[in-house]
Order: sequence, then structure tokens, then C-alpha cells
Amino acid sequence: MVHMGGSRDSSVKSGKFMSVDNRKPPERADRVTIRTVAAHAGVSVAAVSKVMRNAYGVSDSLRAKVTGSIEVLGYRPSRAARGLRGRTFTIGLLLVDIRNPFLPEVIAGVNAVLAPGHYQAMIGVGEARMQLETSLIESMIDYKMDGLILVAPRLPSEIITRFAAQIPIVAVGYHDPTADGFDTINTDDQRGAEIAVESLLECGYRDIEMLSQLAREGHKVSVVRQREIGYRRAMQQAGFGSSAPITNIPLQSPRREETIRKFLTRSDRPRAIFCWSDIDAIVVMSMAAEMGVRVPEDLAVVGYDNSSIAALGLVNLASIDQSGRELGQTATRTLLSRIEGRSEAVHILQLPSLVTRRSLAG
Amino acid sequence: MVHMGGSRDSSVKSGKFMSVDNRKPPERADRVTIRTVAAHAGVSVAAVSKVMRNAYGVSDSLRAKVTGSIEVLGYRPSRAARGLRGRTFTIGLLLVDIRNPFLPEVIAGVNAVLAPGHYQAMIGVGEARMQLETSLIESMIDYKMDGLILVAPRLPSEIITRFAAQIPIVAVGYHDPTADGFDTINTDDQRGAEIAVESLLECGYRDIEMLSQLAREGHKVSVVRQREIGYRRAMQQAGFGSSAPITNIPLQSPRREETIRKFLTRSDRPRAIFCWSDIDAIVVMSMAAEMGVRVPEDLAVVGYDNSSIAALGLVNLASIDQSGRELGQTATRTLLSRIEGRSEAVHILQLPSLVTRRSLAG
DNA sequence: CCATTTGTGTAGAACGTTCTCCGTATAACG
DNA sequence: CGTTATACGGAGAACGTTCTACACAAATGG
Repeated sequence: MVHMGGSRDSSVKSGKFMSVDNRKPPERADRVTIRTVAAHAGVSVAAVSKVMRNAYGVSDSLRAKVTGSIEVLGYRPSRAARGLRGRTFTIGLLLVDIRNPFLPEVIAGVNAVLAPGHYQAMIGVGEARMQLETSLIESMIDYKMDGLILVAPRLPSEIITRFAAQIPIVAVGYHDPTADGFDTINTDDQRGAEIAVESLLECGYRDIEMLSQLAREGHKVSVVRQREIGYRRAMQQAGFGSSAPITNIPLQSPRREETIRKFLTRSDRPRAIFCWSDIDAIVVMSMAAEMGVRVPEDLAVVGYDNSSIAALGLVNLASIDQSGRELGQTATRTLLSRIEGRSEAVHILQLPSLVTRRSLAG
Repeated sequence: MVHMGGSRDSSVKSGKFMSVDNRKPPERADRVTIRTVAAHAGVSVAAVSKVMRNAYGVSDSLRAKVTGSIEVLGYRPSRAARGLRGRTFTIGLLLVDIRNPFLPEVIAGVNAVLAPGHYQAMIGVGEARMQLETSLIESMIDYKMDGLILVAPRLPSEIITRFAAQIPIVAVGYHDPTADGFDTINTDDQRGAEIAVESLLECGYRDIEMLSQLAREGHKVSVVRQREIGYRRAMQQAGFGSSAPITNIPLQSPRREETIRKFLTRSDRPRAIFCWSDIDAIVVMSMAAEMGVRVPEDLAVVGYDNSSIAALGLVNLASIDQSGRELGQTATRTLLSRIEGRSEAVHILQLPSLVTRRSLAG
């Protein structure tokens, strides 16, 4: 229909946080501030502030006057100004990568706990890049958010601890039970992997391979490593410790498909696989379908996360459920308790469970 | 391992934004402020601010001193304080519902444009609830963010216009070419639907039904309505104007499946369908598979959004591509130009295209 | 009836920036 | 040499809250 007038010059000058501009923004309707309310109600600014914060020392009559004026004027406190002094009633939620259908569940859980209060969540997406992740965390601190929930952060524990000195932090999907600066909320990923392997063993499979992801950063802390440990242990206990092979699936696109194709055409391809995540399992199943490898007749598959896609009839993927929703709820409650003043670290481990579906033959 | 000490009392007092607490947060390492930098560099606070904003009137030597000190001290300006006076270099991104795999693309596009500058995006999730949407927008305004991108908002145009008086706004997936307070970025959803129908007609199908979603709020503005219009027009032009049936699929869970099941078992079930969105198309295909309805032999399907799931070999769903990434990029550029001072509204329409796959027999 | 406590409200200093003036030193010009 | 630009740097008032410290009145206690 119409199109943009004036191509924007996306001029980026030097420096990390230099401004470029000078023009004034057009005049915006002027704000109703705490002063406006105070004047309207015929009381002091401090009185309004007290009412807002539900602080001690306000009579019913004063409160009535103030809340009345607030209602009439439609006053909302400025979070920016609040941040300068007290709380902002906002928490930051840092996600690795929104493409994973497991994360919406976590977000829903966070919001469910936050909603009844007056708290709100702002989400940042780190895209699994340490630098972006760092700068988002810094921004959230600079906004004076009241606390942060980091989901599967890539950063090493020491760095998170350093941030935790500036702001309450809870990490989800990050295994560091020794951390004493921040809290961690996890499902028992080792146990989850064991359950997956046990279920395959029960179905009679003996040659079980794990499809994993190789993560350069973070050894033990990553959920992927934890699941590898669980896989190995379960295989060992079943007497297959000598042969518990792991294949790493790359993230980037042409190599990703290549690797999977190579795996599927391998002459010694196992009869069953355990995938560290549904998002990989689904691609494997898709390519298997294209290549005529039948699931589960030729290849049994168990995934991880029990994401919404796994439940689709077309996919029908058995998967380890770790209830993202509950994870999000617990993380939020834990963060709030830390914001309230708790300082000893807390490390919670929830139990995952198996959801059986067609990809795991009965 | 361990678990939470002290069950948190999620006490929620009355009032909209009342604080409950009183305890002090534990002492945090004190911040490096602009004053610290000024002292360290032996210059005035104003000088540091000038350097930060790349403002006029700084010598090279001064700049060098200041940037040196910034580096050494690891200074980061407080966004909260910035918000009180000038810009925050943050934009708000309001999403309907992250479950739609189309949205990650939009986010990626936004970040791609933002990243080279020093801007950052904070995401809020409105969950398609008007009230939550409203309060998130208000929060973003209260944070003094520099602008907002609303993706498929549920709010009526007048309300968005009112917000737009307080903050620059660009709406994506919201058809209101008459809006003069804010910009809109869309793909031509009418044309997209036409393309879908035309492709089915070319394959020889004559009885084509549309599966849609009934949206109470927002008539013409919603992408769903636009696609219905396009569907009807294409049918009309092909001479099937008298029979262009639309079935609405509910969102909520048991009724959703019921309705789809009923549709699939209908005696006069059409040979081809056009789904307003992949997320519905995929569920239909899944249930079809379970019920023995073959795609595309018994039922051809064309979806909308060309989401990542549609591309999966197991799914193989033909779909209208609207390049969420580009949508996000354009929206961001448009927003930035508005932040720079533009005041006339701009309404952009991009062209969608068809991605052919197996669900649409050749 | 005086001293103390308790309840209620206000003044005003932060918080960490931005940005408008304003002063001063140097350069340019006649 | 005097006048006027021009470039550079600084003082200090906002911005909209929170929160400590205090004033005052009424209630309580001896």
C-alpha cells in the first residue's frame, strides 16, 4: 500500500553505548506523577508514596483520599523512577533460545506465580551466545530489576556468581549444586536419562545409542552432560557399560542434516536411540521417515522434554517429561523468597517421568 | 537434593500496585556510577555524560581519559536513571503467545536490526488477554522504553492510538491502514489466502473449505479475518462464490479436538482445506493420520506461516510463507525511524508466497 | 498533671542520569 | 591589538520515585 518514507540511516558510531541522536522526541502528553496525585488529594508526596507501598502510618481516611485521586487521575508509578530508589516489581527472564517448544511452558509457569502479585516478567533471549547473554543480564541489572531467572545459561558459574552479588539470581537447567551465590532449579537429568534407557531395555532393546549435543562451554553444569552421565550409568548397570556410544548432532544447518543422515545409514546403526532433546529427536524421526527407516520397527526413539510437538499424532514420540511449567513456578517462588531476603543458596531437584508413545514400541 | 526452606507466603494484599514488604535487601556491592568515572578521570560529571552520548564539544584527549576510566572501572550507565531523563535504548516487544513457532522468526528479525546499534529488546507475553496486554504495555511505558512493537495485539485501534500518544508504536499483524497514530507492518494476508486457494484450484480441487478461528475482538484488523476475506474472494473469482464454507476451530482443548474430529468424519467433508495457521493445520493432519484419513490423497491441506514444523519431513505441510524474520526487521526499522522523530504514520504491506510440499498433491 | 508512647503526616535528601546554560581559552579576523 | 567566533569543559537543575528523620497531636501511664 504505502511504504516507508526516508530510508533510515542505521548509522552506528563507535563505542559501546554511545548515542547518536540529538533531535527531540515530539511532545507527548505530560505524565500524571506522584506530585499530581498529591496535589489533587490535598496531601503530601510522601503520603501518596506511603499509600502506594502500603507502608506503615496511614489512616483510613488518608488512604481513601489518595486511592480516590489515583483512580480519578489514572496514576501509574514510573518504574524507571522506582528503579532509582526501591523496587521495580519486575523480574528478568533470560532464555537461551525461544525455538525450543519446552520454554513456553516455563514462561507460563513463571507468569502463573507472578500474576497474583503485582510482579511482571520481562524476557530476554540470549540465543546461546555468551556475549549477548552477558549484555542482557547487565541490562536487566541496569534496569534495577528485582531478580533474574536464567534458563539454561551458557555462562560459567563464577560469572553468574559475580552477577549474583548484584542481583538475586535463580538458574534453571543449570547443574551446580555447589553454587552458594545463587539458587538452582532442575529436574534430575541423570535420573531422566536413566528412565529413558530403562524403558528401552524393558522393551527388549540392547543396542542403545545416545544422540547428544556437544557443548563447548560448561561441562557438568549443562543438562546435556547430565543426561549423558545418566545414560552411561544406566547402560553400565544393565551390563552394557563397555558399549554405550554417544553421537553428537551439530546445531548448524547443513552439517546437522549430514550427520543425522550418516547416522541413519550406518551399517551398525543401533535398534534404539535416546535423544537428549525432542527437537533433535523430531528431526531424526522426520529424516528417518524420508529415508524409509521405520519408527519404531527399525528404530525406537525416546526424546526429552515431552514438548507439545512430541504429542502430535504424526510424531508420537515417547519422551521424558520434566514439567516446564512446574519448573517455572518453583523457580519463581524461589526467586521471590530470595528477593525477600533469603541469602543461603537453595538447590532443588525435581523428578522427571516417562511419557510412553508409539516411537517406543510396547 | 535439598528443597526450599520456609514456604513463601504469597500474600497479596489489596490494591493494584501496593508493596507488601519492608525488609531490606542484603547489601550489594556498590555501583560504579557516572560520578565514580568522573572522579577517576579527573573531569566533571557532565563531561562523562557527553562522552557517553557522543555529544558535541569533547576533545580527543578528554574522550580518551573518560573512555579509559570507563574501561578500567567497568562502568555501565544505569538504564533506570537514563529513563528518568533521556532514552533507555530499549524497545519493548509484545507477543500474543510464544507457542506459535512463527514468532521466534519475528524476534530474530528484530534482534538482527537492533544488535548493530546499542538497542535491546525486552519481550512481554500478552497471552491474547486484553488485560494482561494492557498492563504490559503500561509497564513498558513506565519503564520509559523508547518504543514498542506489538505483534498481533488484541486491543482495539483506539486504545493503541491512545498509547501511541505516549510512546512510539509499530503494530505487526494488525490491519488498520487508517491508523494515524501508529505504524502497521503486515504481509498482505488477503493475497496470501488467495494464493493458497489458487494453488489448490490449480491442483484440480474444487471443494475447498477454510478452517479458521473465531476472534471476538477486532474485526477487520485481525489477520484471521483478512485471510477469510482473501479466501472468499478467490473462491468467488473461481466461480465458487456460492459455496465458500468456513469452519471455526476453537482454541480450548477438549472442544478443539472434538470440532476437528467432527469435521474429519463429516460425510460432506471437502477434498481440500486452507488453514488460517500452521498450528491448526498440523493438529488437523495429526488427527487425520490417526483416523486413517490420508493427506493429500483424501484431504489436501495448505497452511499459513511456513513455520519450522511445517518443513519437517513427518509433516510436510504446504504453507504460505510470510517471512517473520523480514517482518521483524521492517518493523524494527520503522520503529527506529519513528523514534528518530517521524510523525506521519506508515503502513507497509509485504507480499507472501507459497511453499509447496507434499500435503498439496502435485 | 507531666512524661512517655503511639499514631499520623510532611520535608527533603537521595538515586544516577541528561541537558541547558554559561564560562573560559584559543583561533580568526579586521 | 581589539573584537568576535569557535571549541571545549563544567555547574546545576531537572526527572519521579523512596525513605529517613522529624513534627505534631492524641492517647496512655504513673
